[in-house]
Amino acid sequence: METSNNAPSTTSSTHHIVESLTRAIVEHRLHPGTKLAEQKLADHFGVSRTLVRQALFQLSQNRLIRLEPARGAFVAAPSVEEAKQVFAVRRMLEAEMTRAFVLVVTPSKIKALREHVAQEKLAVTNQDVPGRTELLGDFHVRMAELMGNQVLAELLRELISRCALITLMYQSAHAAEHSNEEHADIVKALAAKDEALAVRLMNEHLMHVEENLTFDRKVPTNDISMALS
Amino acid sequence: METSNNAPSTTSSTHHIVESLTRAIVEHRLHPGTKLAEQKLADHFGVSRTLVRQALFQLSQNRLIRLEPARGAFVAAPSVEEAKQVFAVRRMLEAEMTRAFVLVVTPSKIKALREHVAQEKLAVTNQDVPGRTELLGDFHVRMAELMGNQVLAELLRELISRCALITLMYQSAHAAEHSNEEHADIVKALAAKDEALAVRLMNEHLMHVEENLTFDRKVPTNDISMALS
DNA sequence: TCGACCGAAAGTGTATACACTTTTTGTTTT
DNA sequence: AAAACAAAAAGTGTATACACTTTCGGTCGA
Repeated sequence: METSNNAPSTTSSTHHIVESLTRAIVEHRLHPGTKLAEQKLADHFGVSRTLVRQALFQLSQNRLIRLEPARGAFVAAPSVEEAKQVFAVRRMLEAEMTRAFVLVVTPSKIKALREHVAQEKLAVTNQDVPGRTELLGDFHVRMAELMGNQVLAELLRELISRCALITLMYQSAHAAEHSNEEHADIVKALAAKDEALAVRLMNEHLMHVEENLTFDRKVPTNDISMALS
Repeated sequence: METSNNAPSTTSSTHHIVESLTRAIVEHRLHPGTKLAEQKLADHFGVSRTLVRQALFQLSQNRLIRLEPARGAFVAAPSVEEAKQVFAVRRMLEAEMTRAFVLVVTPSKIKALREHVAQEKLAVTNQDVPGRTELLGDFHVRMAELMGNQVLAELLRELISRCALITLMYQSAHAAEHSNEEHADIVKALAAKDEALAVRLMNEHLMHVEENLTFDRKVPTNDISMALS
């Protein structure tokens, strides 16, 4: 139940490196700007630079790192402008998704969403920070999956992981609780097939998340091994 | 003025290979299912397998090829289901994009779109098949760019290249002409700031394009060098 | 003391080598 | 003659080697 990437095409060693670095970056154990030297990563994972390079390339496609020619890989530090654009796209996509969801809503789909929201709540009350971050993001992906549109789900997953890097979203327990409540309200509106309300709530929810953006620049972690535990 | 990918991060040799293969695939000179052997491509481009592998990996992320472990790279053959999902996402995204465009429309933006549509018309009447295909797709990307949302523009570009592979879209001169006319109508509605009309026209336009989907399976081209000219 | 220059160290970019897997082909067996 | 097997050919996966670029430290000169 990891971040089920669409194309695990590459061999599993590379996949493992990508997963590991992704978690470290999204969970902010590796701060924006940190240099990721190939040989150091290779030593840490016990493979050659070849596989590390594959992983870094994949991460650069996901916008989690920046590759500078002849200079190396650095944890991405998206600009405020880019962050706003990502959120604008999410609002566009998810407003329409919500509209479409109302048209195909069924009791079993509502049940699935309710269960997801319950899981979120558990993670929030348990102070499970990585868990709640993942679950709160997955709510949106889950909606797409329940509509049966895998392409949409993948696209959202990508956008959301970019969001997680951009922001310290849901960092505070209060914000996480708030998001969880908003998810519950959205599900309620969906169950009532109230399109207008559901769309409005989704829009407001995304705006609230965006408002939580923090653009503090942390000091880079120099010890990669430590960050990767 | 090529398909200005966001991350040319990789050295330009790789970029050139990606460009070349992308054109060949999108223009259907390489048919779905065709095997792309690394050494053959390396010989053709005069580089080592290393750079070819980088390019193939990038193409697989763009969904233009499929990488099968230990078996190699094949030109992708998206399912009918996937094609429909991609178009569903485009409709969601572009409906909202159109709505948002009306709010920020200016005379200079309309002028830019009109000029683009005029270029399309030129390519269509000149029977410039690759040119018209690119221009007709770029209309949508251009709208996103004019709104100042680069993230949206990149996302659309990606989705549209997937569409071009899926379908033989705009293949017939008639269909191309029709698309061009619909673009003109959309611009007219945008200029009049008629949100409802513009959104409706965009939706209908995308449905028409989708209806043009053809799912014929062509026999694979075995001679890669020939396809790449 | 500060800045420019130079050389060594570190790091990235690409090619190549080799192990292992898949595919093909030719032979044998029924 | 068709199916099954075996050896060889072709191809992919990973590691390593080497050239070239960037970075860093120190020395020299102003």
